[in-house]
Amino acid sequence: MKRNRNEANGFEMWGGYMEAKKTKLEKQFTEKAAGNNNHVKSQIFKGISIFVNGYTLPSADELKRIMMENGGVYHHYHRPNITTHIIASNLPTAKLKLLKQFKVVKPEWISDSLKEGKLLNYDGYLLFNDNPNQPKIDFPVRAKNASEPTFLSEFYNNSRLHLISTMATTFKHLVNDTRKRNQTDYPGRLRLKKWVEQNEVKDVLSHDSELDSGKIVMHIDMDCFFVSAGLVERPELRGLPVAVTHAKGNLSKKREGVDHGAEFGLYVKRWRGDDNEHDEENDEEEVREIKPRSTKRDGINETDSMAEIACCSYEARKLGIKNGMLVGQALKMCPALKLIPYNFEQYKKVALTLYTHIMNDYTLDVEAVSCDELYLDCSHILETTKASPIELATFLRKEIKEKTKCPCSTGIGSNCLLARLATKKAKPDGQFYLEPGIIMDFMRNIDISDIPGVGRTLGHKLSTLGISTCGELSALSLQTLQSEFGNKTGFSLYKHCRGEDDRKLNYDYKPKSVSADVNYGIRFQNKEESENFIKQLCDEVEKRLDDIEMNGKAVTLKLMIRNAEAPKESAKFLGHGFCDNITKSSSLTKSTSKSIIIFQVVNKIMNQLDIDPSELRGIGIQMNKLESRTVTRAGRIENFISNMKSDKIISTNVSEPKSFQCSSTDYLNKPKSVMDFFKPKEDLNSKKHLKVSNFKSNSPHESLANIKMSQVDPSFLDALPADLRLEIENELKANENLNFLTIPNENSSIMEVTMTEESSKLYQHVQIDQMKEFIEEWVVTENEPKTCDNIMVSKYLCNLVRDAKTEDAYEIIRKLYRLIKSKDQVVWKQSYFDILKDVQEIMLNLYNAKMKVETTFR
DNA sequence: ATCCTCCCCTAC
DNA sequence: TAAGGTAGGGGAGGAT
Repeated sequence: MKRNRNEANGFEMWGGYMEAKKTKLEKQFTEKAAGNNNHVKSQIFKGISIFVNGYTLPSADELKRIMMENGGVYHHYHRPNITTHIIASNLPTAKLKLLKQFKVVKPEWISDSLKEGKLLNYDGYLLFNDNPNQPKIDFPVRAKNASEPTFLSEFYNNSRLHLISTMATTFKHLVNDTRKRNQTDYPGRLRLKKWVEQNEVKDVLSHDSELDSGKIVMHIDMDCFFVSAGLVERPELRGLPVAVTHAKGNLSKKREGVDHGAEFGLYVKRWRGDDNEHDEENDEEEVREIKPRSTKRDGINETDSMAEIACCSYEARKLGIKNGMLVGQALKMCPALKLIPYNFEQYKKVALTLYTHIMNDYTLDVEAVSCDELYLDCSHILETTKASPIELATFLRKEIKEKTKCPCSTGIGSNCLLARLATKKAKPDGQFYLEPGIIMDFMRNIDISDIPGVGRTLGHKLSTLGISTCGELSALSLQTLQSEFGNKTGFSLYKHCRGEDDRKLNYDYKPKSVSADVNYGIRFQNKEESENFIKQLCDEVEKRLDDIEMNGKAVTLKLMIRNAEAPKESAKFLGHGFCDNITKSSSLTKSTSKSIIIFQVVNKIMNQLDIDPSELRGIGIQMNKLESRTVTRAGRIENFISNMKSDKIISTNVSEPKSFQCSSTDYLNKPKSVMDFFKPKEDLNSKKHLKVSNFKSNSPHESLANIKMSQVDPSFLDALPADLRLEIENELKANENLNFLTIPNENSSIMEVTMTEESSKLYQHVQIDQMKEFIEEWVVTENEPKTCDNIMVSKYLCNLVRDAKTEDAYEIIRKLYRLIKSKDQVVWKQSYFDILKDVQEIMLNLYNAKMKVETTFR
């Protein structure tokens, strides 16, 4: 998975996909990194090859670098006969047993060896060993709650919801990327065609020509996915009531401060609305009937397991077990229920098999819904194979079962809604074609809660209107529905209950927000702990933005805070309990992905809210208003210009230092992005010097700014107040690879920055070819030209002319002309003329002649 | 009218 | 013990 960079997370096997996906820029970066890594410092680890298992300190990434720089080898996978050492600081018992035969060594072995400059004996660093004089197993302290530094990664490694979320986005991206390839061969269609020809007699009736008209959508859904995938390696449990969960049995510790009854009561109270007058008895009735999420706490005592059942088999469902039910409750209902643990790797494997099979062999017209559920437009497949929808379903399901060893169900219909409802009817392990003629009858008896968008609340609201089926719902007028539920919701209810659904299959996935939320294990003692954790969340958000190469222009903070009436401890171990929720958002002046900036904003909100850290139960950080960086890249011209315009990039007299003011948010990204794109090639002399001065205050607190250390004139430290300077020096000591530095500056986001720079050198860094590429991207990706970008291009060209590189200028203008010619908007054409005007002016000045280029768009 | 913020709801 | 994430849609109500 491209979106996960370094962690050992099981997606490493997707290597081919990752490689194919790498953009040019990423390649440049990788090559650069590789180049640096070639710089071998020692041979300490010669002959050693490691595989890093789980979270370690130093990180897997860091260990990799250390190995590469010091003669060792880093394996992304454990290769039993080749990997010499497994590095881990924490292994679950099961895995530990499994790996007992191998050398499992603590990461300190590597860092200490490096420190000593020689390879130390690993005996003292074994995570466990068989020496009876030593403790058998050296268990590290496990991350208990979010105040521990390893909590986040451990949580992510165990959270099913995190997994299904990230997998869903991953597969949306996978579909996106796969669709970009030029595929003409669909071997599955050939197999199907052959099979249909051989089976011809069987299904004559379905070859109905009227069915061929219009779109045919197929919905594929794996049957109780986690269970099926889990049973691949436990075939002996097939046919039994099985549930996937963290709990190993119904054993739970009694904890102080827990009050199931009180907590449950609060949920119920909120659910039915605090201020409404109610008849007690009726309420109880109502609550039970509509089953709010909180009722799952009902009938559970303090020592019952509060773990959730992520997925249960159909046999278990027959006995009343439901997904999301608590283990304690489920075991009471069905003591024979078999509990099996999660197997995240297996889920990934099965899901990937499902997707690649369909996309390689049948069609690229796939909409990914989740790891185990997708829609496909089968019009083309049916057309080219002459198969009936049912034949396609039969054949495809057979193949999927062969490949994944898991059953799936498929529904077919003329739109997504019908296909989905058909799947529901087909389950388990079946198929159903909802033919046009039977839609009316079919819809009448469909439960309203099967309509997409109708969940707990809407379902309840409808039920109070005496409506439980689509038939009953269709009796309501559009107007009634809209006034009752709002315009859009009303309209879609109106359409959906009639089996109508205009939604097109969505193949293009464009993320609109990126977030990282944790509402489990949040227990802080003080502000330092909460801030540390928030920083980690910001890092996580930055990582996710980087992975999709986007920046966000707005930050939203979501908090869960223990409700004043809620028991001190939640019924669920380390759960959030009954909480009040708060969201606050803040817009940025400039889009960013930088953790440190996000933190800045979040921290400001946190300070305003002034919440006791010990009352926090959940934290989420979300980036909105996303912008793709390929678009931002044109914006980088803007940065380039706005940084330089006071310097007159082109003019010969540029060495004189200039001062300018900007708000810290404006400023933050600029040196980075400019330098990134206009990377000086091996040119250390033209280092950009930034000098920070005129701080308004000595006591650093709120506002922060970033300075890229490698570009900072060391003497700038002298200009800082003593305490600030100390802080910076400490931070430098703590991390020698520091690229960014936070410079707090209280009560003003304004700081003065003095820049000394020979701009002509900067200009030299932009190679002609790079500029061409750049311009192409600008014109292709931007909707309309920004003035500043116009100026940038124009100045660049003028500069070329001044440097007597008229040939190059000519070429670029030609290219620009061709690009703009294919654009419809007049503004682009205007842009061309503006740029041309500047160039011709210089031409006239210097050569007393105009350049011969196109001056009209025909 | 239209947009923005703060929710809530839903789905997997 | 337990791992209650994440993205998108949309409504209410206020600002423009």
